[in-house]
Amino acid sequence: MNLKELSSLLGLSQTTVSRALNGYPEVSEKTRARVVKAAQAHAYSPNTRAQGLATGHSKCIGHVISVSDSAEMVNPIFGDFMAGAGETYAAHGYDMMVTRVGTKDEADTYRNLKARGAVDGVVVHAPRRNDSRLALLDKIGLPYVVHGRSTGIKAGYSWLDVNNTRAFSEATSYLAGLGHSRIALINGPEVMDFAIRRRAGYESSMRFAGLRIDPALMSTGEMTEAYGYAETNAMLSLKQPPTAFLAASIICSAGIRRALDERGLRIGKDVSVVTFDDCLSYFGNGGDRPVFTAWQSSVRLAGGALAQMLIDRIRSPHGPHVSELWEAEFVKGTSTGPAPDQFGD
Amino acid sequence: MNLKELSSLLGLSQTTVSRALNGYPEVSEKTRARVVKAAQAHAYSPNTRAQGLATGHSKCIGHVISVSDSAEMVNPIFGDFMAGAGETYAAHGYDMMVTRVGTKDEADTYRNLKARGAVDGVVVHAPRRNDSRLALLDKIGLPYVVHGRSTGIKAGYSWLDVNNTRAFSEATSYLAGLGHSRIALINGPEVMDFAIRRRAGYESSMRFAGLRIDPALMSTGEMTEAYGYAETNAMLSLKQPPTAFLAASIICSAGIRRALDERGLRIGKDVSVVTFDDCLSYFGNGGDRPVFTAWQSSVRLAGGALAQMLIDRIRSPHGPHVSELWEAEFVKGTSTGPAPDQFGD
DNA sequence: CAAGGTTGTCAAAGCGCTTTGGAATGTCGC
DNA sequence: GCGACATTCCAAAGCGCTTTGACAACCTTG
Repeated sequence: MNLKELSSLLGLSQTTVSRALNGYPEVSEKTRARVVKAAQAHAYSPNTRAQGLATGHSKCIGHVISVSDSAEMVNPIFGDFMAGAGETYAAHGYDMMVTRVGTKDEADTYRNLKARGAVDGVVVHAPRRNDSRLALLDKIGLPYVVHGRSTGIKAGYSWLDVNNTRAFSEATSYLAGLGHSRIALINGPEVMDFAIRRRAGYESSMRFAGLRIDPALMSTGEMTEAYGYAETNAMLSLKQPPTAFLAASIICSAGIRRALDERGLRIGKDVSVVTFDDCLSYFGNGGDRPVFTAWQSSVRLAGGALAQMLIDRIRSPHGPHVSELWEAEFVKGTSTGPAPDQFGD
Repeated sequence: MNLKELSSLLGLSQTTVSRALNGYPEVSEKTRARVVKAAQAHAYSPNTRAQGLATGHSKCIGHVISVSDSAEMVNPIFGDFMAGAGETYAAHGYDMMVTRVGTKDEADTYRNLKARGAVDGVVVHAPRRNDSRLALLDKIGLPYVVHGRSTGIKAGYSWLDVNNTRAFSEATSYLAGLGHSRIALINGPEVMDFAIRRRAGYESSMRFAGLRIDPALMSTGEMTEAYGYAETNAMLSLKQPPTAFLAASIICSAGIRRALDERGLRIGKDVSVVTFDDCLSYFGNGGDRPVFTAWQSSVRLAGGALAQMLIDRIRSPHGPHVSELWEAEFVKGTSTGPAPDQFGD
C-alpha cells in the first residue's frame, strides 16, 4: 500500500492525502479524519526512503561503535545506552542505525554516513582527549552530541557527561578518610577522556590527603572482569600492597572481588573497594542492599537525555550548544571499612 | 556531490557513471577507471535513500530488541552479537538498524518496518516457544533468520542455535558423575525457547542418573547477577541445600559466586558450579585459565554467522531454509569437584 | 559493400514521497 | 449580484538514484 493507491482509493489526490496525514492545515478536518481512518485500515506507513528523498532528512540517527581491533572488545554499557536512547528516538519518529567499525577507519565511516545521507546526526561515543572526530564532524556538517567530553577541544560542542573528576576525587577522599593510605586505582583505558578525568580526581585527592601517588598502584586497561582480576592480583603481590581499590566499573569490580575472595581477603574488612557504577540492567549493584560502595550514574538515562539533545540539535543545527554535567550519586555498600591496622594482627 | 554533478563534471551521462560504479559490463574499462577515480577524488557515495528508492532494497537489516517493560532489562549478549553481525553486514554493504520496543507492541514494529520499507530483513532474537513472530513475518513477507529456535513452529524457517539441550544434559551428567545428587538449575526465563531446552536437558540427565528432580532446586528468571545471587542464597537456605549449581550465563554465575563467597563456601570444593558461557568480550571466563567449568559458545561468532545467513536469504527469499546447530565446547575450570561427603566433616 | 553484431553511450521514465503554485468552490459584505 | 477572500483540493515538479530502450559508431562477416 502506497500513497498513490491510498489516494486513488479515497478519490483524493496524493497531495491531499499526504497533507492530511502530516497534519497540514490546508485540509478540512472531515477529510483528514477520513484519510487517517483509511490509512489505519490499510496499515499505510509512508515509505521511509521516499519520504527521506523528498524531505532531505533521513529521520535516522547513527551510532558508530568502534571495536578495538585487538581485543574485539565491546563496551558493556552499549546495550543499556541504546535502550535509553532508543526510547527517545522512537517517541520522535527516529530510527537508530548502528555501525561497527575498527578504530582505524572511523573517520571514513563518519564521512561516508554523511555523504550517503544515511543519518541526520550521530552520537559520539567514548571521546578521547583532543578527539579528532569533533572537528571532522564540524567540517563535514554532520550534527552530533558527545557522550562525555573531550579535553583540549577549543570549539564549542554539545555534550552530556558525568562529573568523573568529582566522583573519583570524592571516592578517594572517602577512602582516605577511612584511614587508607595505599589506594589503588583500577582505571579504564587512559586514552579515554573519562579515564583521564577520573585519574585526575584520584590524584588530586591523594595529594590533598598527603598520600603518596604510587604508579605501581595505578593501572589502565579495558574494563573487563579479567582485567580487574589480573590487576588486583598483581597489586596484592607487591611488597606494599594496597588496602583499598578504586575501580572504573562494576564489571572490573567483579574481577577485583574474585581476586580478593581467592586470597581469602574479606572485602570491606581486609580490603576496601569503591567502584563507579553505570547501573547496568544486568549487573546491578545489589539493588536496595548495595554491595559495593559506589558512585553511580545511569547510562540508560544518559542515553535518553543525549538522544533528546541530538534531536534538538538536528532541529536547529546552528543554535547554541548545550551541555549537562551530571553528578554521580553516592551509595554506601558493604565493600568499604576502616583501613586495617598495619602493625596489628 | 551527487550523481548529476559528478557526471556533468566528467562529461558523461548519469547512466554511464552509475553503471561504471556498479560494475556493469556495458562500460569500457577506460571510462570506468576514469569514473572510479573521480568518484574517489570527490568522495562520492550514492545517496542511500535514492538508491533504495530506485532499487527497492534498503540494504539495511533490522534488529528488534524487546526490553522487558518491567525491568528495563537489556540482554547482556546484545553488544557482542551486534559486533559480530555488524562486521558481516559491513562487508556486504548492509546497514544495521536497531529498534527498541516494549514487548507488547512488537508485532506492530515488524509490520511497520515492512510497510515503511525500512529494512530488507530482520534477525529474530530470543525466540519463545511457539513464537508468533515467525508466522507474522512469513505473512507480511519480511525475510528473517532466528537466533535460536522456536519449539512448536511447524513451518520451516532458517535458524542458528546452540545445542542447549545437549550442553545442559552433559553438564548435569558431569556433575552427577562427580557424585552430586542435589544439583540446582539457575535457568533463564522459561518463556524463552533456549531456557526450555536447557531445562529439558537438565531433567533428562537427572532422570538418567536416577536423581530426584526437585522443583525447589530449579529457578527461572532474567539472567542478572542479582538473580544468580538471590537464587543461590535461597537454595542454600533450604533444609537440603544443593551441592552443585548449573547456571544459564556467566553473569548469573558471578552472582552465584558472590553468594558462595559470602557464606564462606569454597567454590569447586564445598559447592560446584557449572555455567553456560556466551564468551562475552567484557566478561570472559578467565582466558587460558578458565575459572568456571563451562559449556561455551561465542555469541559474537553466532552474530556473524546469522548475519551471513540472513543476507543469503534476502538474496534468495524463496530458497530452501538453512539451519546450523552449534555444539557448545566443554571447558574445565576450577569451579567443579567431587561432591562433598555428606556424612563426613 | 551491405547486412548483421558488438560496444559504448545516452535520454527519459520511474521509484514513492513532499511541496509549490494554481485552480475551483464556497462564503461574505455591500 | 458581484468582487474579495477563504477554504479545499489538485497537477506537476523534484528529491538522487537505477534501469529500460534506443542509438550511434565501430567491427565483422559473406
